[in-house]
This record gives sequence, structure tokens and C-alpha cells, in this order.
Amino acid sequence: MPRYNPATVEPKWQAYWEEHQTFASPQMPTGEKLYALDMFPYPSGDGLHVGHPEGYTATDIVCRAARMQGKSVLHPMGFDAFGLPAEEHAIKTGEHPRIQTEKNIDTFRRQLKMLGFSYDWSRELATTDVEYFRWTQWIFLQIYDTWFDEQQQKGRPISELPIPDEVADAGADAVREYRDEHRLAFQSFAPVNWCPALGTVLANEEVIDGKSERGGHPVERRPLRQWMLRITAYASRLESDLEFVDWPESVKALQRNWIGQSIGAEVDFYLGSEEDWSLRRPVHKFPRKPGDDVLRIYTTRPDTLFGATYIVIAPEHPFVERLTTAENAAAVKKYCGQAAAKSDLHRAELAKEKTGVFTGSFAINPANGERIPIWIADYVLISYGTGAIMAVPAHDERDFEFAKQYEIAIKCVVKPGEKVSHGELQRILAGVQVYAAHGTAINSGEFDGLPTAEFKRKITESLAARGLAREAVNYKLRDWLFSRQRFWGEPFPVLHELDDAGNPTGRVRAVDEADLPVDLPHLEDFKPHGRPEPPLDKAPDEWLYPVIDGIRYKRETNTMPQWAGSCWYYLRFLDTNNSKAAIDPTIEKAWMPIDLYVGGAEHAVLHLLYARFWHKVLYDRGVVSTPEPFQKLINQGMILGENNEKMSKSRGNVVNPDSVVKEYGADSLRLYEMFMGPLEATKPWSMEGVNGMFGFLGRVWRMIIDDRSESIALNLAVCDDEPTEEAQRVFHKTVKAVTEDIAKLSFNTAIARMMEFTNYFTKLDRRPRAVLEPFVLLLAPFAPHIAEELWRALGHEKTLAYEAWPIYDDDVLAESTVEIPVQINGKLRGKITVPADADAEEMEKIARNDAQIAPLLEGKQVTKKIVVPGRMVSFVVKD
RNA sequence: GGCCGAGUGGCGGAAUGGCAGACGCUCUGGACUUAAAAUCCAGUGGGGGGUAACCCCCGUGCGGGUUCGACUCCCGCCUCGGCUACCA
Repeated sequence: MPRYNPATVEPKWQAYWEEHQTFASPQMPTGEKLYALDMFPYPSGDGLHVGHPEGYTATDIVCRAARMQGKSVLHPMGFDAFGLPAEEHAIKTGEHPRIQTEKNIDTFRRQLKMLGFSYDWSRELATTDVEYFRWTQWIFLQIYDTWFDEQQQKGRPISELPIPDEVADAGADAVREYRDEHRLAFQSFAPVNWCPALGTVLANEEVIDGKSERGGHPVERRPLRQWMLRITAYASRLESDLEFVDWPESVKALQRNWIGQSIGAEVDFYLGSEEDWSLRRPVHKFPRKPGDDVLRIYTTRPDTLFGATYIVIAPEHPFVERLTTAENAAAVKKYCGQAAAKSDLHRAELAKEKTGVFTGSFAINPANGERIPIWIADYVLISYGTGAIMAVPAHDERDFEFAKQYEIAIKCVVKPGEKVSHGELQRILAGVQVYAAHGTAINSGEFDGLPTAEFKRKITESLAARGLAREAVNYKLRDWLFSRQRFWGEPFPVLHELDDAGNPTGRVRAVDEADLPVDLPHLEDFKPHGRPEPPLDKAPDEWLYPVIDGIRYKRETNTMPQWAGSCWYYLRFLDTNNSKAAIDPTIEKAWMPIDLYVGGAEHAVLHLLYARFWHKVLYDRGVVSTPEPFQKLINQGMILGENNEKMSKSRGNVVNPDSVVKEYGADSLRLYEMFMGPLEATKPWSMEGVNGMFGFLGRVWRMIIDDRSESIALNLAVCDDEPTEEAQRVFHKTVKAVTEDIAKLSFNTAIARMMEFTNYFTKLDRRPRAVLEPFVLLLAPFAPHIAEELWRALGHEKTLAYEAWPIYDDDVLAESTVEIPVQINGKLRGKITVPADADAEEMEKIARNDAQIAPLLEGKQVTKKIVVPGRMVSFVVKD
């Protein structure tokens, strides 16, 4: 009777593991440790999709194998549970988002357990747990309490910030403001997407073409007081420390790209009319902040200074008003107003045609003393560099486009190298074609003839000596807008002081650590209150207006973004239930860093960058012991639908793991997802493929179990014979391949090797237990339920989870003879069988005498021969 | 436009200088069965030759190159996918 039936086998072993706490990790590792982590999921209402178990199965295999290899394994799971959908649901139904969130978590937990992952469930956490976000708030306070020391390239306590004398002399408020300006968490005004019709602020992804995603109402951009995190301070370290982590080069490239380091120069252009203004500069040197008499620009091509024919400043540049002459005032005002109304995205979409407006003012080019016009255009961004550029239309595509549009002079100062055709060269020299690459300087006075790289260095030095420029480094990375106008997020542990009239004084007070957590308040309902301020403005007064030492405060009503919770969950897993600290330092030292982190490529930039940033702050503040959290990273590939398209509800090609498990069992699902192809590849789903894995597990079952017996009984072929030499070889080959493939995360080939083992032994009617038992152990990480059941049937009482991993012997593997290909003139012409240890001479002799080869060599002259012992023989011949 | 990745049988894939297509799916034929399912056995890149064990030719997106030998390395393209987008 007992055919392979996962429906009975799998729940049985899941219950066993849970009852025996089989996969509980030790608090501290003994011996070698492995911390393998999955990117925890957002528990959406749809439940798990088949993409989730791909990465989860991979780490599970690694962990199960590591346990059998004697390592201390930490393998936890949790939930990134804050998020918009639960809040949207709450707005619609009035039900607290926590209720919906917990329902979804229950579904996810059930599904994860159904798949037999060896998580230590006692460490489960959700970012929405009050006891968890208590420490998220605590970390925010650490960040708030930190400033970045540029000299030391290190975050330090704000109490150690040196206060300049003039600030100290200005009094306590000035000192407080000075500190606030330097904190890694600071307040700033930033535009939000305010939708008056919905009465709420929308996230960027809820705005489509300037309209709300729901209802299509118009959305305006409005500045709002927000919290920012100074991630830019860490840009250099976030960039350079990538060198030390074992990540895919593509992900490193993505992060480097996002950080976007560029090296160039800041150059001051004089705004006044004084003839020899620059003579004053060497005395003063290049000032840290430019004065009102100059416009400071950033360029990566200081070598093109002689070709700068105009200046562009961003519409938001502080000098706009000052530089605009009376006759241009109306046009400038109109232009800047339009630019402000456009979102960044919108601005980019409309970028096909460059627009701008002339201010009426001019600036002096410090390289050649030329007077050039100053324009305003939205293709220059206020948030990058100095918000002002020198435009060199001959050598920059954007400037070229703009100059053509507004008929501004185009002056070629770089002569292209040899790669350019004659016609092109003429066009470039004439200024009718743009040339952005390197070359040789022309029309650049004393610098003529210099190659670009050298020119860059020389002119920067020369201008720097005159106090007109300096080398400068810029980053594309922006400071992190860290607040959201939402209910369902972590409250900030921050209080705003109020004066007697109830208005904010601008003084901010951090909530005492002892008073954490700051829980979310009770709200009567979750409907928008119709103002751009966050929904927590609706909170009851007892929550919103605490009084401390006789001073009345208003709580911060912004909440943290969803990223916050995922920035440090990997630390909390080490010490989940610690009520005294975020994490015990001894435990942290013992388990960190994460040895294997697996997740989707969609998190290659933001999540990983944000988490690395927090980690570095915590490192600087002595909370953690490693500079980087994620030592090795792997992105699992996307699983497409059976039609080769992205899985989505609208395409109707979503595969539900519940139904797959119901029909084939978790082991087949796990095995199939690993067999589909390389972990990192994108690959399409196939139900027939799952069925194929089910068939394989059935063959494994019948190889060991007598499926015609009424009760569980071993197949009659299972015996205590000594395995034959060939059987030994097959077995050892399997052990070696599976062991090595798991280490390489090459699970598809590991499974193929186990299939070969099964094909071989199924054909035998004497199957030695001595190889079947260790085979079951090899299979266990991939298909743990059936492996446990077979292990039990083979007469073992306990779980196999901690049985010693089989070992292989290369000597057993070695065959006495090997088959070697023989090539003539590069073509395969025959095969010879030679002793495995045959030397080159012997192999050549056998090849020459081979019945296939000999006739082909007859009468020919062998001009060259290549013999690789154990590999191949190759002859080059001519008539 | 930029960056990254991928193109190998009917399909998923294997081989990362040395016998292309391991392993699985599909399909075909056979065994078992009253029959079917399940299972087991055999075959399965294309073309050609031989009674036959077998043999020959072509073949890894396209065009060049390096090499005794290239799916693999180099140069130039094409196609598809992902991410990103005026960063001076």
C-alpha cells in the first residue's frame, strides 16, 4: 500500500520538528557559525507566491547541510509588516491596520511552515511589534545623536561636536541650532504629493502622470517639514567598503552607480564689474562658502573652461532673484513658477526639449576673463553640485541642445583623437556637432595641445593657486527623506517644544530612552483629516501634547518609512527577546556578519544601501562590531509564468504555492524550484516540471520502500551487501558532487547528480544499505520530509537533521582506465582507452596504434602533437 | 541614452579552453493490464550512408579573430530581459 504520499508524510514531520524544537539555534555559536538570512517578506494579502520559496529553499538547503556538517546555524524569519495596503484597508473599513497585518502574517507563517523550512521560529519578529520598533526608535535616537566628522570620516556623539567660538558667543540657542544642523537626523522642508480631493499626501508610486492613482485627482507639490537622514555623509565609505564584501559585481555596480561619485572642480565665476577682481583672491584663498560676488559652479571637465559660453543656474538657486534684471523679471518669475509645479519625474518626462530663460546678468570666466550670460534652466538640478554649471555646448550634449535652442555661441576647445572621421572632425571643429569624449586642447590659450586628463589637473591646480577653484567630489546620492505622512509606521521619538500660545519654538527634544517605545495612539477612525499634515494630527491630546518639567510639547506626527524596520532586523534576530538593549554586544560579535544573504534584485540598491548606512552609524557608535553587515549576497532570479511573462494577477499566470503543495507536496515544490536552473537566473514556471520532480521522489521512495506492502516496509532489494566497486564509485561521486554543488549554490546540478544515483541503484536488485542511508542524508536538505520518512523506515529513531554529512574519498572515485578523445587537425577522430595514470608518451603510443586513428595518420607528417595526460591527444598533420 | 544580464534540441537547462546537449520535461515505441492510470524498459539536435556493430557531414544569435582545439577567450554587431534616467 504505502505509495509516496506527501500529504501524510509532510505534516507528520513538520509536527515532529515543531514538537522537538529541532531547529532552535543556540544563543551563542559553538565552533564554526553560519548566519544565513532570507530577505524577510512584506506580508501582503495575497499570501506567498512561488517566487518567495526560491530563495528560502536555497538558504534552507545551505543551513540543513551546514547543521549536518557540525556548524552552529542561525536561520530566522520575520515580517516587514508596516506598509500602505493595511492602512488603505483601515481607511476603507475602519478596522485597525494591525488586525489586517496580523491576519496576513498568520497566512504567511502557515505557508512557510507548510514548506518545511528549518527556521528557528522562536526568533520570529515583525517590524510592527511594539517591542521591535521600540528599538527602531532607539536606533533613530542614536542617529539623531550623531554628527559626521569629515576629518576622521566617522560618526561621533553630538556632544563631541566642536563649537566654533562665534557660535558659542552667540548663546545657547545658537549652539543648539548649530548642533541640530550637524546631526545625521535633521529637519528640512521637502515637497510632498498633496492631493486635495483625497485629503491626503500620496507616495510617489501612488501618483501617475501628476494624478492620483486612485480616482485620478490632481496632485500638487507642497513643501512640508520632514525628517532627513544624512546618508550623504557616508557616501564615500558606502562606496569604498563595497570592495570588502562578497557580492555579485552587478549589484556592486548598481550601488556605485547610485552613489554616483564624480571627481571634478568647483570654480568661482565673478559677478561684479571690477576689471581685475581675481587679483584679490590669492590673499583670501578659495573661500569655504562662496560670497555674494561670485557664482560657484561644479564641473567634471575643467579642461573645457575656455569653451564655456554661458552659465546655467537651477530655477531654485538662491541667486535667481538677485541676478534677474528688471526687464527679465516677469519671464523669470513665470519660468520658475512652472518649474516648481513639475515633479522631478514630470520634469524628466518633458525633458525632450530644453527650456530656460535669460536672467539679464553676466559672469566672468576666470580662465579667460570673458563675460558670459547667466541663464536659468530646469535641466540643472539644485540638489546636485552647486546648483549651477558652466555650459560648454561644444562638449556636452545637454548644453549643446540648449545652445542650439537659444542660439548661444558654441566654441570647440577639444580636438578629437583619431577615432573620428574627417567629416565629423570638421563638424566638431566648426561647433555644429557635439563631442563629449577626451581629446587634445585647442583654443585654450597657454594650455593648447594638452591631453584632456592632464589639462584637467593643470588648470585645476592653476586656478586653485589663484584661489579661484578647488578639486571637488560630488555624489548623485541624496540625503534620505525619512518621514512619511502616514499612520501605519513607527512614530518618531521626538517632541517639539511649544510656547505659551501653543506655537512650536523650534526646539526639539528627543524622547528619553526610558520612555520608549512611543506607541501609536488610538484613533477613532483612519479617514484622512483633509490637511497635508500627517494623520497622527488626529491623535487624542493626551498622546499628542505631553508635558514634561512644566513644558508643553507636541509629538512628532510624521512616521518612519517602511525601510526603517528592515534596516536592522538582521541584528534583532540574534537577540530577539532582549528587553534591555537592541542587542547584546557579545552575541552580536559571535554571530555577525551575515554569511549568506539571499533576496530579490529589487532590493539591490535601496534596502541594502539604507541598511549598510544604519549599520555604519551603529558601527561608529560602538553598537556593532563589523563595518559591513552582509558578507555574501545572492540575488535569486525572477520566476516567470508558464507563458514566459512576469507573473501577475492581470496576466492570469500566477502560481499559488498552496495548490502546488496540495497536489505534489512541499518536497516536490522545493526540489522543482531548485532544479529549474541556476538560482540567479530568470526562468519560467512549468507544472510538468513539478510533476517530474514528484516522479523523481516517487522513484527514490520505491528504491527504498516496498510500495506494494500494506505497511511501511523496505524494498526487498535493500540489503546489507558490501557495495561493489562500481557501486562505491557511483556513491562517492554523488557525495562529492552534491557536497561541492551545495557549497557553490549550484542546486540544479546537485539534484541531477542525485537523479543519476537513483537511476543507477534502481536498476540493481541488490541495493546496499551502506550507500542508501547516506544518500538519504544527501537528499535531506533538498527534500527534508521524504528524507526523514525514509530515514525512519531504514530503522532510525531520531531526526536526521544532525546526522553527520556523508564524506567521500577521491581514491575510491579514481577509475583505473579512462576514455580519452583523439583529435586530428582539431577534429574528433576517435577515442582511446588508457590507464588513468598513463603519461604523455604512453598515451601517444596508444593513440597512434588505435585502429581508428592509425589509418588517418598513415602517409602523413605529424607537424605538432599535444598530449594532455588524463585529458586528450591531438595531432596536427599535413600530407 | 546609460549600466547590468542573457541568447545552446520541441521546452527548462549541463559543459566556462579539451568527447556539445549531463539531468529533467515532452514526445514515440515496447512490457505489465480485460482496459486505463500508475510503473518499468528503450529511443528522442538536424541531415546523409550502411544488412549490421557502426560511420560521415552540419550544428551553441550573427560577422571576424586568437588557438592544435572555442558554447567557453578577444574585437565588431543583432535580438531579448532587468534596472536606471538631464547628476554637469
